[in-house]
Amino acid sequence: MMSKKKESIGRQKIPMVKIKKESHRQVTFSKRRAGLFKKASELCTLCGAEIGIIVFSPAKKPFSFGHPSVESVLDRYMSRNNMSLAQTTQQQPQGNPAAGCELNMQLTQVLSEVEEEKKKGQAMEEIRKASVRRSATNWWEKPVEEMNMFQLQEMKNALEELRKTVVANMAPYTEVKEDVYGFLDNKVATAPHPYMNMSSGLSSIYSFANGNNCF
Amino acid sequence: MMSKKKESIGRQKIPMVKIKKESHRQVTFSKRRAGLFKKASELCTLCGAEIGIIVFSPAKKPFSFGHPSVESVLDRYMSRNNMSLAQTTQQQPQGNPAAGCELNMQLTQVLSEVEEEKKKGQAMEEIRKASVRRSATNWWEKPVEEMNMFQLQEMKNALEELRKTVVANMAPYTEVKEDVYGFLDNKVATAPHPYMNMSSGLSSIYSFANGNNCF
DNA sequence: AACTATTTATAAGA
DNA sequence: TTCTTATAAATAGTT
Repeated sequence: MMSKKKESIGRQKIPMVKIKKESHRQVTFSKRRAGLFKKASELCTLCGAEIGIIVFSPAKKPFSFGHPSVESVLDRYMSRNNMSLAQTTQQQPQGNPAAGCELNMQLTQVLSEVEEEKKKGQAMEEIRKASVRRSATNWWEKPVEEMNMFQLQEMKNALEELRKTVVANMAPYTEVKEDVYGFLDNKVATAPHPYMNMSSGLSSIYSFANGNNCF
Repeated sequence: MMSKKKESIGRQKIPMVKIKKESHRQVTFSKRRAGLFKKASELCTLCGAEIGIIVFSPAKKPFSFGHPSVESVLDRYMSRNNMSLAQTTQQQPQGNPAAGCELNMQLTQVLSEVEEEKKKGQAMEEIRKASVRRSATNWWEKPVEEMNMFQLQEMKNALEELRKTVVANMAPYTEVKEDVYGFLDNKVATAPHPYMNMSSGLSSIYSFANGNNCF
């Protein structure tokens, strides 16, 4: 009879959280890093893009991909952003040293808080999943959830406003135009100062930046 | 008889060469760039990796991804390689123009996170709705909820303060001007020094570097 | 921006 | 680590 039994269960969906098992994580890291670099090379080839990627493994080992080279890409990037490492990570030269530092500290704190919030959210989700199969629909919790959402919305609004304030204050420095979504369709590369820009949607603590505009 | 006609020929294999049609190339660039960043974020999440990616579109527009931030990754990378920005780029004038950019980047991140949280909240809402006919007293969930609220409130307060600080601190920089961002624009990087080495197995022009031999 | 049909990436298992 | 296999995910071509 049939002896051709299933030889593999095949790829399984995995939750998007840090893989706990060390060995497993290592394997996944290797595979996915290779996949990432391959995707990058394809993007370079297909579209003529220039890409630089730096990856630090959980063990802090560096890996990189670059076309034409990591250096050329980083160099161009930093030139355009008028950045210097000393500025972003060390102390700033002069002017208003305390200001940036203070802002950073506060932002850092807020970020960590949000981070915590996120973890809680995940925890809740786990709990919920676990409870789904044994009981209830906590209808009475709904209001709580909604308030949660409401708070989040408020927080977002507050941030949006804060952002505008920053934009307004920085405006004098630049003639940047907002082009959040249509980056490729209209204006072009001559953008004097390509700074950061909004990009919601993806994972939290990851910073995304696209085309022109910092503000 | 069903007249279920084929609505799509589906994905087709494409030759790995530069796409000629401009519009087509732009679309592909957008899609694949998004895919690349997503893959990167997943690698960060699953394996706890730190990644920095810089992409220049065919139109030379810069896009970036970073976790925890592009700067931190670049900084670490360059430190390891005995590189300094001063070496590859000019130094910045003075004042702290980048502070605003940095700030904005972080705000962007926070905004993304809030967005993310909202989605999660909505997702949980869906789950709850889906399991309507049960009932239970997850008293143990409540504390979580409450802590959530507390955290959120605190966060909001922190944001309020942050806003004030931002407004107050940004003002002094009002005198910084465009050239701060603009003058370096055209001095693009024809890689002065060939740093890269190692290029394992893959395509020629792409430079890869892995752990041990990245200097 | 959405929608499928396919190709590609990859989680498990060997 | 590398190979295999089945399934998840990305995406080319269309609307």
